[in-house]
Amino acid sequence: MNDTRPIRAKSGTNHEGTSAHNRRVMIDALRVNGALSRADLARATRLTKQTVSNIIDELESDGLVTSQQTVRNGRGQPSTPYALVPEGAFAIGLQIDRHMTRAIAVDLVGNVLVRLEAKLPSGGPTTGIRVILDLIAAVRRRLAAIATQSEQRLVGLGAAMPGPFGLAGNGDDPWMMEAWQKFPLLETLAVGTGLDVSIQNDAAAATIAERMVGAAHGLDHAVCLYIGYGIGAGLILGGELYTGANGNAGEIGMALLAVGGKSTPLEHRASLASLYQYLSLDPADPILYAKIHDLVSTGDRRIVEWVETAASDLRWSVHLIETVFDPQTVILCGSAPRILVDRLIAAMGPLLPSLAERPDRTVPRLQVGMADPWSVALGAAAGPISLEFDPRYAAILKD
Amino acid sequence: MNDTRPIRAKSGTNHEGTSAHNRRVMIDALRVNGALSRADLARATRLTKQTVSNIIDELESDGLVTSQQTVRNGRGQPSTPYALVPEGAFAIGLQIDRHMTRAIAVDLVGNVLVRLEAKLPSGGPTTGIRVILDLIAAVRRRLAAIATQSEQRLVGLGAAMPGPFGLAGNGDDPWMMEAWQKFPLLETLAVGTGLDVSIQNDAAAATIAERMVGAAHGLDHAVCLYIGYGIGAGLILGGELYTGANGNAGEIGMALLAVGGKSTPLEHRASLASLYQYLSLDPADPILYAKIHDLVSTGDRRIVEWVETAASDLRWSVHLIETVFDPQTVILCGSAPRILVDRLIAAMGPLLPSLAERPDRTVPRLQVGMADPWSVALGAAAGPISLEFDPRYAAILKD
DNA sequence: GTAATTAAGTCAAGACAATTGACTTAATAA
DNA sequence: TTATTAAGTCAATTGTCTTGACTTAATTAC
Repeated sequence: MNDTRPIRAKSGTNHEGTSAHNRRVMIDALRVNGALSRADLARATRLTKQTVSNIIDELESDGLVTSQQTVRNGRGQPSTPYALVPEGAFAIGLQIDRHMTRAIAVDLVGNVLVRLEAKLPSGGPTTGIRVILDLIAAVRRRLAAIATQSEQRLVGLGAAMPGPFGLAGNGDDPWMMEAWQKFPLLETLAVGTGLDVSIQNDAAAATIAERMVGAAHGLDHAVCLYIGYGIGAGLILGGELYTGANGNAGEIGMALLAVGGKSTPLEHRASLASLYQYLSLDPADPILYAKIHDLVSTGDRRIVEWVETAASDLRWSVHLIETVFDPQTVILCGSAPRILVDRLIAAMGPLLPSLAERPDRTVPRLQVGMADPWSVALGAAAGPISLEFDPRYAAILKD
Repeated sequence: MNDTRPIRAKSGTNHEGTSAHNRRVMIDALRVNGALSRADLARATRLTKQTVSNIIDELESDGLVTSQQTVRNGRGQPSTPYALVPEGAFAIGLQIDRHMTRAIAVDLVGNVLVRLEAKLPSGGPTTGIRVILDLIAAVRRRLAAIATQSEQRLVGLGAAMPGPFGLAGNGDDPWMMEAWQKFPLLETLAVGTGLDVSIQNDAAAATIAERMVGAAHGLDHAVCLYIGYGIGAGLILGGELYTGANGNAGEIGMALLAVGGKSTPLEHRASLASLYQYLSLDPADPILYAKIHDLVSTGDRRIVEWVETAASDLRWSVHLIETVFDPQTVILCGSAPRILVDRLIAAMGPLLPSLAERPDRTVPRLQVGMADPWSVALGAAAGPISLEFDPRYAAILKD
């Protein structure tokens, strides 16, 4: 009788959902196309001129868009283009890495306004969280000095750290990432900063960055292959970041390179971790990237060898991604030194034949994305901006 | 000046989008949970009782739902559950296979009402299309004999055929699937039947079937591994079928089993085509499935060998799918004889360790789905029903 | 047995956001 | 100079969900 199985249903929607969506669509259109007139927006979004006018008025008075100089387009009244106001919103991004933490402040269009980093003390979250909260506070102070309204217009804090989440650890983890993954980071950061907090893995964060200001800008189907300490893929599927049932979609580091007995995870051959091991480098070395840069540019034999195997594995990965996701493009990015990523890309050509070789292709199959130690922190910061302003299915629904 | 680059923007929405979405949400809730009262629906969808009442009244007068016997739930007025009316809508499904074509009629809840098949003559689309149109007409006549309102309530025709689409052929194709893939099937069927037509690959169709009436019912993140003449995956991501930028997402038959020189596509080892080749069977043999059934049940040595290698490759595939998509579950289905799928499943255990091994898991990592020569046709028919009635982002947007 | 409580469901008015169609403004083309 | 075209606004309308009070019908408590 009193059978209390939960009822599963999608959420309904109402006027507010409609309105919220249309606002987001306007902002997205301005982000992707640059400045547009009200009439352009009406045509592009299929809303009426009047509706667009009302929404733009509202966005303007909210300080999110401004009008630019009118332009004459031939016959008819000149149009007034509107563009996003960079200072319309800000977000903080936080990267927690094995021995470092980085924090960044960005504005609505993805300009980086502040960047600070700190060493993470050994000992994991219990001691590290203090360093992180201090770092965030410092970024906020510097941001406030640059942009007066920053605190009122701060939409959130995005954190990024290596995944996968929710997995029992294997113990071989000198930097206690496992401890970090178990730590109630979201709650602690929310309480410690008073901001809305979201967490993602580093590949997903890098992907969000590529979509906001990088090679995936304006694309609805793109996969970023992110090479960091590990390797992961960030998935833009149908215009939204896809994170899977448990937030671990795209964690291809564990993908096995061969069927059968002695198969190796991709991560063991194509990741910075594998490079460090191959070269016997200390990952905590503060001038590690400079060293790698030198080794690459002097044509060090071991680097060349590593690039060869890694490129072969990456070629396979790109083929797999194309086969499985059918994206518009694959973007290779990473926190690796730029020169290394460039070498990898060069060594990866020619790509394996795949069904991505289409006659109607407009974007290259493989593109270089950001290769910068700050790209994950940037993507982490872009997360809250995207959550707040990008059109998404979930944003239309109630609650 | 007259710089006519197209403006890219997402579509806006309005009241009708809201209303359409809420209708779909109701239908979905009834499909997933069975009968629900107006009050239940209001709680589950987060809409008000009044809104739900209005929508249910409308759905009832449209003949899509009916009230059932009132039930006493303890204190308070007894509730009146509503359920979907099977005869509320119908759809036709068409499978075009290498040497066969099958057509099916289903109702709103996925009951199969009519099924007919025909041999496809050699000669490809030019001669085959006549057979297909006749088959569809025959299915419609039989359906009309069973269900008076069927023609008025026919929401569309879903077609399924082997992918991938938009690829240059390789010539080794005795059944002219390549010719079929180039043929303007959608337009021809639309003109020939007067129905709304949609086309999908067979794995996607099988997946839609699993979601409507099979193992993926009510799941929002599931991947179906479909073993037919080839092998493919159908992707339910975030509650919707994901088809990629060009409709080829999930075509994992081309995935390479090993990195480096002599790598084999998955399709060459785990597909019925590979089985036929291994056993020197004729794929066009009309009693092929019976033969396979006998061979399996008598424990034929070559079948056992094939199952062993295929299971090993499928074990790898499941691991890959779990790694890449992070789904709630993986479903093994196919047009292969049931007994063979069961043997494969048995031989696949134990699965490789992966991040799908979670303590909070409620569904098995791997499940058996439909294994039936009709599952693709069923899924093809379920396609139009899903397009018309399932909640989707695109259904909210204008145009 | 009566009254209180709880829950389902309806009624009618209200609120919100997009739409409609006529109008104004300001440019180019004839 | 006039006609045409296009951007953008004004005011009224429409469609859909929400609100709050009300009705109905069951169980529980006294």
